[in-house]
Amino acid sequence: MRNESTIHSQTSSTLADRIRHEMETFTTSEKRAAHVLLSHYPFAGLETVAEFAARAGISAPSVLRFVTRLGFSGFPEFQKHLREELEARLLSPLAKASPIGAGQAAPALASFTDAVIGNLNATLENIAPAEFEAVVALLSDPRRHIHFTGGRFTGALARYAESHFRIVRSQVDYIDGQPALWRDRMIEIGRKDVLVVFDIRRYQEDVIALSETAAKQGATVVLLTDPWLSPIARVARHVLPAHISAPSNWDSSIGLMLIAEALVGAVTRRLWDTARLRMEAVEKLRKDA
Amino acid sequence: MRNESTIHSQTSSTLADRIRHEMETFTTSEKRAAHVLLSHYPFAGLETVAEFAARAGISAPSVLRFVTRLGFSGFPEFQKHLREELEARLLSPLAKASPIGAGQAAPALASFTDAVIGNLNATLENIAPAEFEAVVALLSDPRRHIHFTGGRFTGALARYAESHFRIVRSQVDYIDGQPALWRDRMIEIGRKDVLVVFDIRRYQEDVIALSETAAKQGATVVLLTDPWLSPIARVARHVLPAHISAPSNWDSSIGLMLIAEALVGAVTRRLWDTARLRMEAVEKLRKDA
DNA sequence: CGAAAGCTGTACCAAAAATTTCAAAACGAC
DNA sequence: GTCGTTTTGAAATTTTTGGTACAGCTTTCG
Repeated sequence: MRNESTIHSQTSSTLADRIRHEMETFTTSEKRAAHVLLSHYPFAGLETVAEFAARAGISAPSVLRFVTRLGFSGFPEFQKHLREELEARLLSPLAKASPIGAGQAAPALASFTDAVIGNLNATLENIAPAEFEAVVALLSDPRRHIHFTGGRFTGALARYAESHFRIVRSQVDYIDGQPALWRDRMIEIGRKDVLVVFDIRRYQEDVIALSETAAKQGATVVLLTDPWLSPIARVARHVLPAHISAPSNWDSSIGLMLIAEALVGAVTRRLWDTARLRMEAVEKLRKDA
Repeated sequence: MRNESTIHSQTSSTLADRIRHEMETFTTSEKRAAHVLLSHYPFAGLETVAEFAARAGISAPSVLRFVTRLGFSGFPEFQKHLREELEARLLSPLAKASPIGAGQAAPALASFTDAVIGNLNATLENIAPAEFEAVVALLSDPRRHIHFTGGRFTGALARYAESHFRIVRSQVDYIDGQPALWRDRMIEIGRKDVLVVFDIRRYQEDVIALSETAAKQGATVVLLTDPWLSPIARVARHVLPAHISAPSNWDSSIGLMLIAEALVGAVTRRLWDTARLRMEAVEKLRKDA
């Protein structure tokens, strides 16, 4: 019996490295498996045991013994590891590709900016143009009444959006997330209303309740959330997810802000004839005051 | 019955593109599946049907219908396609370089995102690391009392920042920009206070007045503004300018948001010992409620 | 040369996965 | 509101997959 104590320590090294390192200790068919895996790393390992075995010209049990010897409890666990490794590798180039010359003096803001830019790109990637345009059309419909709301942190974003839309068009307001404050207002929300709700993890109970109630009343719900989707997605007509990860103890809402501002811009353009007049009127009021 | 003739033509486009393009024709749960897949593309699709379904919050059959609707004969074929696509992408980094370029559908959001990313890079360039760090140190001083304020639109950003800082540390509040509301509070603002003010063009008279009054009382003023600098810069100890141009009739405040979030993150880290306790306490209160 | 030890593959089994069926629920049109 | 249609998920079914036992083969070393 040979050394079985190869625990796969997550010491930052990739599985491929370990395999190369232990190559000499493998048996003949294990070497074949290792070689095939390394030459199509890691995709060969993502197929089924039988396919992997056939590709390597060995039997299925040999493949199983191979992954067991690497320290995995079974083939699925082995595949899970490969997937995670691959995902990490695919996401990291962005973070890696920023050669901040000045050594380490200013990492805080710079690394944060990098991460946010990555989020914005990912957010753009994940939003269907048609979905975005549909929301623009919805918010540009002057017959609709539009309500904004959000949670503890995202409530500020809802307010931000509302403060712009309020100028662009009429029939716009903000609903505070606290149940006591919105219960009464629900009586006047119906089919012609649109609820734009911001909600990221941890999804807030009262905001969910508000949205569900509005949906039940027939309102059209537009949800801006994170990639894991707030439960509100179940009742939402349109879902616009934004990536929110950041090198911080907090999530970043900048992706949501991007969507919000883009919506404001698009709707303003679409309603420009009337929006222009409203904006001029507001401007005039400010000067007079 | 809807259009079923969606054959997956390999016209050089990735599956993700096709999903985005057909998003509007999907049913509710198909959309959920699509969003989850796109958000963690393509790894979400490499798990089992059951895991994918759970992650998307839908049932396994819905996942099956989703992949069938995409033109695959079954889930394994779907996974095979994802693996091959991923392998191709990984082998030729250039292949993925043009996800948007072939300009067709998504001009509004895409161009907006481009502009915003340009703003963020420019903002990062123009902020001296030392200045940023100085502000972090200032906001991390537990003896200071910190007040946030802003204008019509930027007020929401001030609120956003305040809602985070309020949890990280004590002595945090938000001051409404309207003179009637802050006049009285000024009596208790002095040398130990910090005023963080958000102000971009058109610079708002009342916010300027508030800041000047606070400065006159001896408060330290931190200003987040645009590159043309609000008049408040005259009385501010620290100025952090952010680029705000966007392909829109409105300015973009995302650069300000970037700075705000970066400050939150940095201060949280610096005060972690106490911040952690406060965050846990808040979490506990939420659960109990 | 012969026996022990260790690899390897065939055949089989158990477990888990994908898929189908079908009835309930949601939706929309009238 | 009511009816017909579409959509959806629970449960049953079928298929596939990973895993195991065992026997033959090869190698090694006395």
